[in-house]
Amino acid sequence: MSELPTVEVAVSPVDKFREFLATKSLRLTQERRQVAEEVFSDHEHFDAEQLAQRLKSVSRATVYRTLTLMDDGGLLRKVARRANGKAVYEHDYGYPEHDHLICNQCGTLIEFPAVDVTQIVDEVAVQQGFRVEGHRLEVYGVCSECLRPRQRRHRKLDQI
Amino acid sequence: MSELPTVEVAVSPVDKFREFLATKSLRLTQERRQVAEEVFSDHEHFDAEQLAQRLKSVSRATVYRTLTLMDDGGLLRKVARRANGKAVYEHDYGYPEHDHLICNQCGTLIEFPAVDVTQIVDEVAVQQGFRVEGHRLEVYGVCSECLRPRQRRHRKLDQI
DNA sequence: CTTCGTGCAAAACCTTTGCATTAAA
DNA sequence: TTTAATGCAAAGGTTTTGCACGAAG
Repeated sequence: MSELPTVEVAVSPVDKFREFLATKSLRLTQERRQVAEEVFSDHEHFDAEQLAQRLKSVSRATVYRTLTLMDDGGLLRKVARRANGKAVYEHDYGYPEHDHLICNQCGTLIEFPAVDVTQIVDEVAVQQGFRVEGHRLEVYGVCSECLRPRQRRHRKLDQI
Repeated sequence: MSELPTVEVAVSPVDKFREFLATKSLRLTQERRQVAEEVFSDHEHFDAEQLAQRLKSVSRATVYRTLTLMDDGGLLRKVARRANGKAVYEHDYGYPEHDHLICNQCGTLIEFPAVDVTQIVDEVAVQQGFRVEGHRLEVYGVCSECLRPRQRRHRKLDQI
């Protein structure tokens, strides 16, 4: 899927999105642009709900539809599903492949490079005659912050 | 979590379930026993719907409630979520740790030992000061069966 | 008897969709 | 002007829950 942790970003995410839409004869509307800009305004993980709340001028339906488009276009990818069932997204453009440690206590996601995992995956796939298109590794446990005894700890309950 | 691909099963799954229930002052009812026996009658992956259909004498609500209990008790674990949103379960008792290749075309799950992955995960965790409780690695792609051109192929559409 | 469990039906929940209206190109 | 997109509200589909009844210890 990728080989080096370095990725060159030629065009902005919005431009990339426009290009993708063009290939499908779709339009970069006001709404789609707003969603794309909001999504790429930081590097945090998010779900549709959170995004919809930050984008009060775009309907929830359009937020969902646009997320799907950005996923198809390789700008985003679904990372996981929160305990409450919400799908979590993250950037997949101009960003190296990685996986996640997920804290069961505070819900924080910690990223780490996926190179070693990718290698193992490729070996297994060869043995099985399986063509790999991608993988997702989620490690569950408790983060260092929450392990620190009897001190202030995270409390992003429903947050992941 | 485990270290060797061999796991000794002292008591039957149903007994293990009873023990777990006892620790919580819960009862091994007719219905719970039926669910547990059906679940461990083979080694296939399944979802609540499939199980409920095989257990016509147990209500859907009880099936869901029992699956949750068996998950808590370490007899089952949620493996993944199908494209249609259904949660997939598999045995987690008397069965070595493994991960899955998931075919995007026919939905088949192929298992492979998790030892190498576990090692990488442990290394990363140490670096991050993260206490690992478990992991889930899902590899997406196309299985050898579906890759074989122009021959009969799987067609378990909604099946995983 | 007292507590727990089951079934039913309704509710919750996230996400998707039909349809009429509005906006791109 | 033609085709695509939005918004609203309703539908979909899985899982959860309230409640009254039944069962287990």
